Amino acid sequence: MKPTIKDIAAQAGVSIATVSRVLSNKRGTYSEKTKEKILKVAKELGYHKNTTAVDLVKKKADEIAVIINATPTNFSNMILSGIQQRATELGQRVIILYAGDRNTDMQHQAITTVMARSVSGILLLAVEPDATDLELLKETRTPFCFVSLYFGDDQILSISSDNKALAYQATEYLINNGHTKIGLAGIDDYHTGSQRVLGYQTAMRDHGLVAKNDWVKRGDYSYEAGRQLLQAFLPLEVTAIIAASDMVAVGLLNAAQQSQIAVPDKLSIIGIDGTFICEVTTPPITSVTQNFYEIGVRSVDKVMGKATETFVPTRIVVRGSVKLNR
Amino acid sequence: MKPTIKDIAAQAGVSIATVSRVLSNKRGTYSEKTKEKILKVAKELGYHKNTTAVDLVKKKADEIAVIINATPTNFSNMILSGIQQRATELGQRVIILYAGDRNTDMQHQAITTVMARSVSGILLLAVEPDATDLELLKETRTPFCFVSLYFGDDQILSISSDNKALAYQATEYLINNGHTKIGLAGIDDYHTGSQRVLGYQTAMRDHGLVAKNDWVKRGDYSYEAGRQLLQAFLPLEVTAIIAASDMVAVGLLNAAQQSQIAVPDKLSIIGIDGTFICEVTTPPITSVTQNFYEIGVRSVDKVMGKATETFVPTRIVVRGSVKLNR
DNA sequence: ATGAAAGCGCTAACAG
DNA sequence: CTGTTAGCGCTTTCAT
Repeated sequence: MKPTIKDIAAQAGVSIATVSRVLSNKRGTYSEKTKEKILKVAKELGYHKNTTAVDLVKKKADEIAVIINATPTNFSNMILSGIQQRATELGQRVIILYAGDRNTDMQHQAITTVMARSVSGILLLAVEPDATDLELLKETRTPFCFVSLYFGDDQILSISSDNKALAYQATEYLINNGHTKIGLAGIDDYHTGSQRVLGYQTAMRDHGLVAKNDWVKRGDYSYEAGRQLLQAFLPLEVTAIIAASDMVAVGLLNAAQQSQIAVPDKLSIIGIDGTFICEVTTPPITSVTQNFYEIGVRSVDKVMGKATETFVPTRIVVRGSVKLNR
Repeated sequence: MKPTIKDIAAQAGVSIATVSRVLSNKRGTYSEKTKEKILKVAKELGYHKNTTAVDLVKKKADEIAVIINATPTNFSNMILSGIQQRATELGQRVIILYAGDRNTDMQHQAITTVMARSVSGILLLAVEPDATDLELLKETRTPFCFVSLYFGDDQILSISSDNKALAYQATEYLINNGHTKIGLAGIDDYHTGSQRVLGYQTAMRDHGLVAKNDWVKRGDYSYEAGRQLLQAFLPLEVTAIIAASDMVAVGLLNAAQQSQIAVPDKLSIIGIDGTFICEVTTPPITSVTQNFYEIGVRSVDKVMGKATETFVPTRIVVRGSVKLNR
């Protein structure tokens, strides 16, 4: 049997109330002497506070729940580091629930699980919620915040890069380097994808270029998607492609090399994300790099009710996969 | 205020006990009619069971806690999938606690947090515990199991690949392909590392070869380690290197290519892990592939008290980074 | 500075 | 089949 405050109280010859006060650090409500005694007994007994009981009586857990979607891209670690860091600073524990790979059932289940626990906030990492999920989430009084996903709905908390701006930035970078026929590969049909298409199209228009419809190809952000899409781009004769993720970029790169298309001489590729994988390919991949750590930090602020910008700036990191114009 | 069973009871004109019975599916203890009514009211009120309260009264949470270490290598997703899958089958929820990157404090904190909750099992993923951690863990009555780490202590539950056998397998594969001067790069000084050294040395000896001491180089399983270690191997004139992880393998590969050393013609490299990264390099990396999903599945079995083999078999996946002997 | 007692939301005997 | 009651381990008034 695990020891409880009752055991400590008995051992120390005080009431459970006193034990509770000492263990919860309610300073000024107990004498130094009883404190010493209680702490000593607690250690002897190998006591650990039962969080479940505390949470029940306090009707709130100092805990942030992160529901995470295992997408093919893997920037999650960086976001998690940021979350963990900031949460600890704010005295919150962090628990992570894994929602599989875009698996609706598991997503549901994760949300339900979290709602049944009185967490102080819910962070949804790369989760595209369906109508039911959103319903559930709203129904709860717990604040929730989408991370790395922007709804375009200011009623719903979220933190992410500005996908429109990001795509604009990538497109403009390519245009500035002399490209006019630019593809966009591997984006999805949801919020993130459409925002990026918009940014891409706007940049093209702003520079007096036309973005052909079939220059935009859907995919699932994966390496395989990248590989396959290269073939689709071949007859289109674009000179540069914006990849929806680093993984897509690597897929394009490898497929290109296999087809004897020199990167960046014949084809330029720019990735989106800027994870380590950009650095280990040959040539290394130029990317629009997202500040994932900061996204994590701010998501905690946001869900804890602190004011923060919704968008975290991105930047171009020049490596070797885009042909430079000089 | 969130609705409770009390609210439902009031609304439905029954006692809270009946509500509890229906909501906990204690079949045969209630009539179909009251069930309908209660379920209806519950839905209307937007009721969700309070797990905290349930866990408290049951003195156990149907929940497995995974403490995960963010190592540079990233096979964790696959292990997590396996864990999630099996846990769900066994009616257990899964929560994940992130322990940072070999960060002692966070590791401690994670373990303490978990102990304060009455989880049914603790899984430690790629966590090298220090003495204090182990002390804490043992003190609790909760079963715990190390995943992807073998202690060589049969008192302590663990699931992993057999690191000795794995290294033996890699070494033998290289020997069978004509190599006699073989390096081992990037292993750590803990359990995993020393087991691999042992397997490597044994294989060499079994084939009548001597393994020179400086053919074994320590590292931290990272890409950077791989890059740096290649330089150290250059004067040693080994013809093949076993990399402690896929990331180390990529580091070696890139550094070699930069130094104009053809892989696999001048230098063969074999990786350990077999994650996706092996498939995206040029040449793709031959690896000893671990069955991470299965490791995840079995770790749940183990921690839930089911009998399972401690070691999960590995296999060689031939790609393009080892020169074949024919 | 400390104790007694109520109660967080739920389950599980025990009666009926 | 259903209601009553006693807790689970802890915090928090309210007294003293």
